[in-house]
Amino acid sequence: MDIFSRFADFVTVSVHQLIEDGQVTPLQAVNTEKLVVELPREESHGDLACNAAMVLAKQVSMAPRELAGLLADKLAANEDIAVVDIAGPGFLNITLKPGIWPAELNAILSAGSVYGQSDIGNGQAVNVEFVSANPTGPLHAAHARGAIFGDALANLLAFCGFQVTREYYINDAGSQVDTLARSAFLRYREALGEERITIPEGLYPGEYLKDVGEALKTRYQDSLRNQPEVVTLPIVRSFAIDAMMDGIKADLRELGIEMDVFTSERDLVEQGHVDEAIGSLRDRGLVYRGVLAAPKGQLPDDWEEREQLLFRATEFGDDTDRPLQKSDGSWTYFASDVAYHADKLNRTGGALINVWGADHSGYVKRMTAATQALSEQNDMLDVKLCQLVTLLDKGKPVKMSKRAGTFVTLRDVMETVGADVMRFIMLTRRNDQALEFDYAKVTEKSRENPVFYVQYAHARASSVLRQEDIRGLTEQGQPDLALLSDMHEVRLIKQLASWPSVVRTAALTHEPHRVAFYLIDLAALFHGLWNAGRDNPALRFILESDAGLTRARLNLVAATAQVIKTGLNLLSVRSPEEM
RNA sequence: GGCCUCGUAGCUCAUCAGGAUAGAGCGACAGAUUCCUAAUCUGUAGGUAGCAGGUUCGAGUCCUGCCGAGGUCACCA
Repeated sequence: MDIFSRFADFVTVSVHQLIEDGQVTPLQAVNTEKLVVELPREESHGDLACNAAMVLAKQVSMAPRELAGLLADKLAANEDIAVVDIAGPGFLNITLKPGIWPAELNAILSAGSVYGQSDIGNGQAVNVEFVSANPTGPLHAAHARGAIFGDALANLLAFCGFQVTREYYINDAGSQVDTLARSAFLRYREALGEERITIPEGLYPGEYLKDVGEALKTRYQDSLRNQPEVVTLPIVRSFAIDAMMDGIKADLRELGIEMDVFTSERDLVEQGHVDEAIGSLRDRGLVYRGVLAAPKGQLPDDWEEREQLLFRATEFGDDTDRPLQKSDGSWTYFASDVAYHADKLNRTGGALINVWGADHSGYVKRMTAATQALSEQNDMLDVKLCQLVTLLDKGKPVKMSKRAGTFVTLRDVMETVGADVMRFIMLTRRNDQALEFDYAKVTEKSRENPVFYVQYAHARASSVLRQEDIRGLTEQGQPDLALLSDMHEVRLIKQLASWPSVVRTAALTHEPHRVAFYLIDLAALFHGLWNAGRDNPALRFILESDAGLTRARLNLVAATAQVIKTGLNLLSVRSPEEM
């Protein structure tokens, strides 16, 4: 258990003692859920700060500072605590006895690569659906953010004891894959030697389909050429989708992403799951035929009033009810998505997380509504939206045009900057903030490039540990960690001790960027300590004249390297030992 | 026009699912760098968190309204 949880538990026990002693009388059983022990923002506030008195004051009808006084007396009895101050509105500021922080290094080092792991997930299933790009072309740069976000989040949840499924939904049922098939068919004719093939407006002009055309030729020779479209379309479509998915999977693998499950929309439709899911909503009176009001403001050119099959999304907080069928009677994308979410709920029995691009933000309410209707619970779905990524090179936008089929592919970017840079940089911003990705900046080897900065801290730490091997300065046995009393050293230890709570918060809030920012801060403290050794040689890690202190410091260096490595692993970024 | 997301230092961004005097980097300014672990380092200045209300012991964080930016808006996916 980490130091913060340990003291939080101690405070909780103390609260209950006060109750037993009759010094405090709660109105009902006290709720300590919001009680936290954390590092105070200001170092002058001590080592640990606890909000217990403020959180509980109302529950026991006391003034926060009065309750704080009682608690402070109880806490003072703890053998690790030197002083407890009451500050501000009722904070308990705890100063620990010397040596308590350094002793944490033992716990960190003995936990090794599982330091920070927890069982807060308690084996609960969580399904993380991400990427889910249409199988109509290779992944482009914009897909990278969601892919990396989703994968890092899945790593985090698994690290916290959740049973995680990584899932990709293949939209292989709509008209876009028919367009893909028609485009691929033209490339097939081209491969068969037909000249003057032009790709008409509305079809996909991308060069990448030439390979599919060639492959179709190899597989079918010219046997498809003169068949009617009703015959060729399903064959070419399925062939092209498979080819696209092979490429997408290969790209994901390059990024270090391995999905557990691929679910096909077409399968859901063909196996009748859409009818089933809509039927189950109908049974609950949530489906009806009706006419939607025209949207306010600018009307679409071809708007006409029409009776449709609708889902009562408004009963679950959506702004309007949502259509389930197109005018030709086939299901809308939304309808199959309802079926898909029903399928995920049944299959996994746990919570769902969807990672979407910001252009789908208008879709969140209806999907949340549908999930509520299906699960009869209101917190089964969390949709995480990833904002746009702007690709730049030395500050100038990298041009892309999907129309012309010359968009920047994920593979292009990865070949330019490498998977590590790609993964880390995509997490250096909250998911709901737009991100600028500048080729020049992210490959720079300097303080300003966070990937480099963090990896370099690991490499530096590794090089110190290598020195130790070479020089054999230390002998076996437990070093006296209490020797680590310099301000820089203690700050670094506190940061290391905070790792478990960072992991926990990142997992529970579904915010993997917290790990990246934590690592940047950790690296900064480590580099800071390194630099302090310049001004003051007594602060260097390896001191020829003091084997005892050297051993203690090497423990600190080892713990730092280990936490950086664990953190980078969660982000699937390598931790180089030399750079 | 409706809905969604965002608005924090000159710039780029954090702020641990409400906590104390809102933090970093860049840039600016001032210094250091014969030795040393230098793909540099130390320090200083810089803020009414878009605006106005509300809830709370306490609000950048939650709620309402307005302003601004982006996204999106039946029969695409």
